[in-house]
Amino acid sequence: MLDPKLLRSDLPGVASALARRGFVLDVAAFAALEERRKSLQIEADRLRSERNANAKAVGIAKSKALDVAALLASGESLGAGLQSIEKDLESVQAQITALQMSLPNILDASVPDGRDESCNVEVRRWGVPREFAFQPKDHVALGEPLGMDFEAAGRMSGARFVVLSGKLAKLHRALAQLMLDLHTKEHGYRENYVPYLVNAAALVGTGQLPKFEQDQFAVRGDPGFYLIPTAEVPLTNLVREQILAPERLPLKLVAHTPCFRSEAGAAGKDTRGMIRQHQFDKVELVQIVRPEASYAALEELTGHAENVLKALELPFRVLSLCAGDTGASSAKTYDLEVWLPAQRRYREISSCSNCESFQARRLQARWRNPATGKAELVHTLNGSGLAVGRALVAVLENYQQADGSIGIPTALKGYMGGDTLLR
RNA sequence: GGAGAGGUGGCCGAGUGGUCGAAGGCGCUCGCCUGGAAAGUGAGUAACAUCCCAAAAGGUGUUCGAGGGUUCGAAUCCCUCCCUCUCCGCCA
Repeated sequence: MLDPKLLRSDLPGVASALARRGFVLDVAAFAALEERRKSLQIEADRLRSERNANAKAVGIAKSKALDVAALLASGESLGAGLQSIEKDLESVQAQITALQMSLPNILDASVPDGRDESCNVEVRRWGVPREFAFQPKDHVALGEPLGMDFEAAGRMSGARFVVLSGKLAKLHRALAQLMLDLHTKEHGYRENYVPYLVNAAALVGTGQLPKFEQDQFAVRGDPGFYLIPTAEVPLTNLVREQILAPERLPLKLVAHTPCFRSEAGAAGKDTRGMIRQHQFDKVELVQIVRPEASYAALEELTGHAENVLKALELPFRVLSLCAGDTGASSAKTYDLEVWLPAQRRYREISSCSNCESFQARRLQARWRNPATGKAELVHTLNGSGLAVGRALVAVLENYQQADGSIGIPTALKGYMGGDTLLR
């Protein structure tokens, strides 16, 4: 959510800032609503103030045993007038809130212009894609003989699910372990175990609702739940409605969870293999920081995600997402893309975002600023470190041998019980 | 799932229809005291919205788990829901 004060004080500025994303803000409609809200609220406040004074006068009169009939009558008529104004005010305010909740974050000035992913800017590369003396296979061809079973998953669940068995399942677990150990031991994150089912308010807080309802899996029941699309949701919601002491910042949080996504808008996209699944594991990094520290934190957090790929010795590149490709909650995002030899291209494996105060405002997540003594909004950041399923894909494809067996990255050997090769 | 007890400010906790945004305590801030500190002592210390506005100050409103109701007036009475605790049952 954007700062409502900014929306009132500089509506044209907000509109032109959002236009960078291709988002059209109806300035006239919003201004009209805001105008109406203002006059209704002033009137409601005035009536309430009168009513309160009147009610107080009743109490005083009664304590002096005076006649209160006239005061009671005027109180009643004030109440009636107030009721109708309040009804209008409520409806206007609901419209304003709905509009505010539909607005994406304002982009940082350093975000490149552009309409879609073709305009993303590569900021650096690491590693050199390996030259194969044979035709490299994709992870499906490599994985199926080793225990990657899409048919079994299809029978019990349907498309976009997978069963991993034996050494592949172990490799999957090893990847998650490596990531958690790296982030907790080397990068200073605190590990968390969190709920995978959350309420709607939690998703509103991080920005998935109300706009992206169709991307979520909802669970029936009363109250209903949503399956988390990422651990960003529970981790960031840890600071919901909290006022943090300054010495607690930055909060650096990590969790390994499954993630559930309906992939509603991705019909026909990446249908082969493990690239795009309804359920996948991810190790997620979240930082809660002082506002002035958030851009340094974004660089740091992105580096932490990169370190996983470096540890695995997987070639990757870092993109600065352009205006049109940056997620609604984010002010600036770096994507990490890992090299996939079978596709002969880089594919997204991590996305690291600075949401500034966008989520914090929805969550009412604040810290006590010692400089002002006031409770002020924190900045929140999140990044995958990394998507475990896609990391498995990358290891299979990049470490494949001519005979279809898979080498084990040095960093994973300790987690694989001494295995050096999957066959 | 059943029975009971609760949810009040940064924290603990009093408050069952009216001058209550809320006693008291803890914590914190600033002073006094002291060579300095502790102890003692005095004062201050909620958030949000909105109006005015360059800003400060100020005015008004809302908020005592959430939502609704009763009333001239609700932390307090009624209804629904959520959460916590204790006991019982079931269960990984």
